[in-house]
Amino acid sequence: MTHSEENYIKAIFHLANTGIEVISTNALAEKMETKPSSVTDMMRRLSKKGLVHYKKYQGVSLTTLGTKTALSIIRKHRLWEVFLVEKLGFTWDEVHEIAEQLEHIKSEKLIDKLDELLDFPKFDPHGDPIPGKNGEFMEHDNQLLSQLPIGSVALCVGVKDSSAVFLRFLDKNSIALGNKMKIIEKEEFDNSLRILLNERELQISQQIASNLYVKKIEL
Amino acid sequence: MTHSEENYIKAIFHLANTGIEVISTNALAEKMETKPSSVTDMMRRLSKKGLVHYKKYQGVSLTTLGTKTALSIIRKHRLWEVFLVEKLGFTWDEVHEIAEQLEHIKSEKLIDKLDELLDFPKFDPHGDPIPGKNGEFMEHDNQLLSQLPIGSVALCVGVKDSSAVFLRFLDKNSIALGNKMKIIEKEEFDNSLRILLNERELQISQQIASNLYVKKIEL
DNA sequence: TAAAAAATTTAGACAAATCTAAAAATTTGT
DNA sequence: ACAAATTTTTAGATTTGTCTAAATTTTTTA
Ligand SMILES: [Mn+2]
Ligand SMILES: [Mn+2]
Ligand SMILES: [Mn+2]
Ligand SMILES: [Mn+2]
Repeated sequence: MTHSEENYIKAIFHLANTGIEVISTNALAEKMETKPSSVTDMMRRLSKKGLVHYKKYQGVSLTTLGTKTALSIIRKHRLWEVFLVEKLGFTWDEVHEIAEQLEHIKSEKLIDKLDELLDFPKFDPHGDPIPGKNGEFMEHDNQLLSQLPIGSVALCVGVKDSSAVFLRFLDKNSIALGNKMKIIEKEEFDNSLRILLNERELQISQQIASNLYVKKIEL
Repeated sequence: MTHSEENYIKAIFHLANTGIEVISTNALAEKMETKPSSVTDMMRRLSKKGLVHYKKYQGVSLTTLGTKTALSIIRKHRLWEVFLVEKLGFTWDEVHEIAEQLEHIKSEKLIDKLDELLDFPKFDPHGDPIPGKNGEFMEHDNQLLSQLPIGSVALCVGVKDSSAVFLRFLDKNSIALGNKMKIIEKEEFDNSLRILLNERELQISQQIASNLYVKKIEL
């Protein structure tokens, strides 16, 4: 498999996990930042290799083999991200781009040894679950901060948007994974939240709240 | 730069360091396991990018920029090899192929952090020197075991051939870098050597002796 | 339900990296 | 010195991955 093919497979997997079952040529083109005609070409290639189901004008979806492949690439991506943060001291907003390259390194043994070195982590630095060696994938059933009712207490467990801009915004406001937060008030006008975090009150926009995954703590 | 361009640059560097100044199209084709016509094409591309001096029928050599580029790739290759052995527990015969992939990862910061994690090693697992961050390259002036006179005592410091077959042969015979060896006898018939290594006498063929770098110990 | 709009595919082109076969230049040997 | 051998380049083709522009199919809408 080429890097390009792997990137398409990964993109299809991610789109499929946003709810959509059948992915349109245009949606995939947008995700891949390329042209629909290029997508059509690539879908034919991937289809011939048995990685996707594709019939023209009907959209595309991953085959069992395609899903297995996607999970293996995502596993590598996320393990490398953990390595970069835990062993090399990178910050969580720096690792994605480098992992985009490292995820294409081909060596089963390498990734197993890396997993071991990192002590078999279950989540990457952004709170995303790391697929297992045999393709086990734990979809996290987390809620978004924006979905919690007033008075809730919750642990921050992940980010939905893991762009560097958003991550640096969180750093600036001392919001990190593992933090406990309590929702004090919801502003009707703009759906912003007033939360208590680290003994400190914080005003958070709807935009932010709907990009933070939390796990509710029952009191 | 593409992976392919980087691999050509590295190959030219390695050929240049076997003594030859001007590298022929055929020599490079053989090293790259490709056809001379492909080499001609690539030399034109690299020449246009200012990485090599190339005039047709005149052979090729690296420019200053080309040399700098080669050293940077070799630095990455060798640091990754150290990582694989020291941190992931790979054996020295397994690391070259994986490093061939990892050497193409683009991130200055990554390689600096890796260097730090490894405690700034000066040699890779095969005894080859690791170029510095600013292109400092220490050519090792080691002798080959086959060149030493009888009675010499020397430290084994590197391998000339670092193919997996040769490395596994050394493992099988418990010959490792850092070992002290004394030359007891030289067989006139086939130039094989009888050496003392780890309290053990060992018969070594000329083939083997001429692929082991040693550093003489003055008594 | 037919025209308009949107989505998708096809056709044709291009750059990178490779190949084979043929032509041209250089080197070697007598 | 010149023919033969060798090396190197050129010409033309192929694959991958991309693009633009045009054609086709599907969906929407009036
Ligand atoms: Mn990532
Ligand atoms: Mn990628
Ligand atoms: Mn190597
Ligand atoms: Mn390489």
